[in-house]
Amino acid sequence: MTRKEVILQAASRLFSDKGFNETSISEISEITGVAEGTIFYHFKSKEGLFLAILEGLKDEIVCGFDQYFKEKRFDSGLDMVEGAITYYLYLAGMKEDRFHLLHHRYPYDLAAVNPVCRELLETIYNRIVDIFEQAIRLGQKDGSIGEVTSRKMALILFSMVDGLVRFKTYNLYDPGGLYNELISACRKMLSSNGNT
Amino acid sequence: MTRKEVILQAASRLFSDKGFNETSISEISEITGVAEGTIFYHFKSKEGLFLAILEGLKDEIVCGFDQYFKEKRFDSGLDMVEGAITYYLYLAGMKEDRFHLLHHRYPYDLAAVNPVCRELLETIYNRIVDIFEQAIRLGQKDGSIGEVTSRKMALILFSMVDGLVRFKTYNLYDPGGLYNELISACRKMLSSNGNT
DNA sequence: AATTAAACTGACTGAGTGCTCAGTTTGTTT
DNA sequence: AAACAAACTGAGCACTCAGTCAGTTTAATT
Repeated sequence: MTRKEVILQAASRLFSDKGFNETSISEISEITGVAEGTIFYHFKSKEGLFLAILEGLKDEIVCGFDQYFKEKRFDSGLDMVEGAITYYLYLAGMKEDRFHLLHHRYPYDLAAVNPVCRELLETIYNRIVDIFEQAIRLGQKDGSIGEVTSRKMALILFSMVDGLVRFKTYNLYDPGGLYNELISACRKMLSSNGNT
Repeated sequence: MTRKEVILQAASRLFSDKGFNETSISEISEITGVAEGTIFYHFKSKEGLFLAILEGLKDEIVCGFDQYFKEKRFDSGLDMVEGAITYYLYLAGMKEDRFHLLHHRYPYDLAAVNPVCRELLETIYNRIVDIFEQAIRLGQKDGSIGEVTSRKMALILFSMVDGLVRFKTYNLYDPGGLYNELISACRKMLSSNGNT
């Protein structure tokens, strides 16, 4: 691994775990064994380092979703919704270290003043919500999902799933035992009939 | 208003808006016109100031819910769920300045090492989730809500509603237009029959 | 072996931090 | 008016921070 990659990896873990403002360059330097100056040689500023990490995360998430839904086939739109929820939870658990970057305020505050950051966040979230929306639309065609506003319902679904991930991040409640209830609740709220 | 109240109010707004670590004592001093020393005269530390604010917020939220649900009467448990969601959204919009305190990582990170903070957060969240659970239990008695695990479904409901509030906080999507869909989705996922 | 450019270093800077404390002001009691 | 305590002040302290830069090492080319 190159020095640049070492810095990216360590910084990603620290920013995700503690947050941007709570992580110092000197800490990244200590952990990696790379001099502070080297960090600024590879990235023009701490903010630039953050954006490089966010860019990598974006690629991982977008590629991950694209690959998963290119291979997978579902019996119905409703099953695809379940697949999307399950994959999101899997991703959040698998890439916990990098995913939690999105559960701090910093990226959103930065997005308000930095168009590059705004663009990256929008790409990530739109990709996820789009998948939910596609699944709903598909379900409405095959009859597994009833008359709902697909985009709005996709947003509500996403907010539900992300909320549960946040429970774990914030150490408030353990969402592990909520998976089955979550799936059946989503099926009920979308379903065109009594199927669960 | 006493100096102490002025400090609490200004700090609350700044902590909610920018976050704890991103707000300096000198900034609170500047905005209020109160000397920095005065802040430490009234609160033993910056963390102590934060806990005082969180305590006030807890009281507001707990009292708010208690009062609302003491006065209000509902035709069914399902209607009470709708009432709880509506009131939570109302509260989040009304006391935006203070509510957003809970949408930063700091309180949860502090809770991991500070039992007082942990206690305050648990009181707040349990109070809200309890209301949802009560409503579900009531609905199961009167037949408006089907066979679901009341606690788990209460957590899912809360995560949904709070997720939408976060959308607005993070400036990602405007949840304003999602209210009607949210309510009807909740009704569907809880309902024992086809009522919406 | 000599040259050159890219990669890397870490001591340093100046701005900013939470907090302290010796001293001043204010308001109440005697 | 004298005495006292509570409220308040702001300069100063020890410390941390992101970022700089003069200098060194490494690796490839001639």
